[in-house]
Amino acid sequence: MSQVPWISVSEARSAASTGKSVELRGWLRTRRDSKGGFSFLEINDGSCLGNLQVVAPGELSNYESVVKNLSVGCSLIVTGEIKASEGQGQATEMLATSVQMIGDADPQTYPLQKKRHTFEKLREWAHLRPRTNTFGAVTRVRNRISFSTHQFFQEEGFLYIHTPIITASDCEGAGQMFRVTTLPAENPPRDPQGKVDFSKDFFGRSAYLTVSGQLEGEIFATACGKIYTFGPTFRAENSNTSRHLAEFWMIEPEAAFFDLNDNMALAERYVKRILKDVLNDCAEDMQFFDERVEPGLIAALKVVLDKPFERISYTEAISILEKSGEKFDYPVSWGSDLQAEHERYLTEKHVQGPVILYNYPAAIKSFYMRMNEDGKTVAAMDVLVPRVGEIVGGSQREERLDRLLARMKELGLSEQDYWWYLDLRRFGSVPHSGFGLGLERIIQFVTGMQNIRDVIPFPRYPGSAEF
RNA sequence: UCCCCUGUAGCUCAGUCGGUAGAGCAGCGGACUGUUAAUCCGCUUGUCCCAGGUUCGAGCCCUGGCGGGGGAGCCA
Repeated sequence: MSQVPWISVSEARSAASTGKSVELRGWLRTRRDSKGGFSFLEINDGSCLGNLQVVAPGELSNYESVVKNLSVGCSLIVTGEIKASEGQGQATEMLATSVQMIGDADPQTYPLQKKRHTFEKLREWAHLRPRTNTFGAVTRVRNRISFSTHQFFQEEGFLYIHTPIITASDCEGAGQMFRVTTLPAENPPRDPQGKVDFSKDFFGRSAYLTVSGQLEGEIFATACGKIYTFGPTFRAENSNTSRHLAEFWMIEPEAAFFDLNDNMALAERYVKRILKDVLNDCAEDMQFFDERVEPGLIAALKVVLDKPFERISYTEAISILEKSGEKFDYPVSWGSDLQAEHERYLTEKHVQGPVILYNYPAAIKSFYMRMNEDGKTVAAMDVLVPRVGEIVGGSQREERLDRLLARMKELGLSEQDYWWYLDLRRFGSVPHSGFGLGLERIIQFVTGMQNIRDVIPFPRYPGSAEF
């Protein structure tokens, strides 16, 4: 059909495209009619934040019939020559020789207007919000972080492992789980006690959506050395906050022969790699977030990039909080978990940047974390960042069979349920460590977006699974 | 799940002491020799979240429900 190459808006905006005759395909963001009898059309195709300004001359055969009626949101194919722009604000523009409307968008009923919408309203239009500047930018940053994740771990020699989404283990201990069943909700089979008989279910037992790939990750780490997972994770908690989702994406590296220090260093390198790549490769999007979403964002991220992450043991953190002179709503005491206000003090006031807290009291952490020599704390670590809080949670795992069994007994966990997990300690056990990083949380941190529901394409949370 | 706030035009909101609703933006029409949140003039737009109740009369007061936001807990 067309004689000229189809290029992206991103490419067309580069000065290197000047003089080329090309075709662009995208959506109209705004139309301005000039006094001179021609129109400016701004086209976006998702390839970048900015639009390309297309000058549609009045001489076009369909100028009066089509061009003058183009409205926000319609799809277009335009051809013409890329020229240096006569106006301010853009390097290049297209002088169109043809403007073809592909699909219209009735301005009377198209929800998106040429004005700012609140994120709350946009959430109701999740099928249209990728067409806005903010969500386009979030989408590109999310993509860049995903790509960096694979690049980083691959370059570090980690194998990408696909751990199961459906798990039969009901005791992963990381929160409420969604049950997976094919039993009829009305009148399911029941055992003699009248309870639902899940032995008749699809898998012959209860099954759930995964809350973590860690335990399966350990299986591969104790065979292949260094592995990572990157997939969806599900929590059926009734949590309603700006940093929780029922379905989210998590990256979980697990490495044999890594101790807690290796683990903390890995987390720091990984987070910094993400920041570096996003700042370098999503500069225009990041500029947008810096101007419109979180002033000072870029400068703050650059500081994070340049400074080593502060490492503070739980015990030190308690003493810092006690000496802070701050008035906290919740008391600070050794042995109890840190409250959000405590974490906020540490990241936002005390170090003004990321903090790695480590060696937590065993009582407030999971059974699989390695007991320290003091017999009171475990080799756990959390990475906390300003604004968002915890983005990484991890630990060195308990590799000593007797210690692990003792701990499980203490917590009333059944050996049988974990037979294969315990086998890893029976046969060729090694010290090993890993962590989970919440993809959406690091996107929040990097973009400055306040609500986690606005950094995932289709958020799932209690009472909400539209789209 | 708990605490606080909130729900009025397509969007953002105002609405006094209880007397049947208004502004900006958007849209539509017009004007204007390159605009870029274009500008200027004119016009249109309502299940006042839902269900009860009080009252001569409810957008406003009361009760219940639903939705949204902020904070807390759970965590990534």
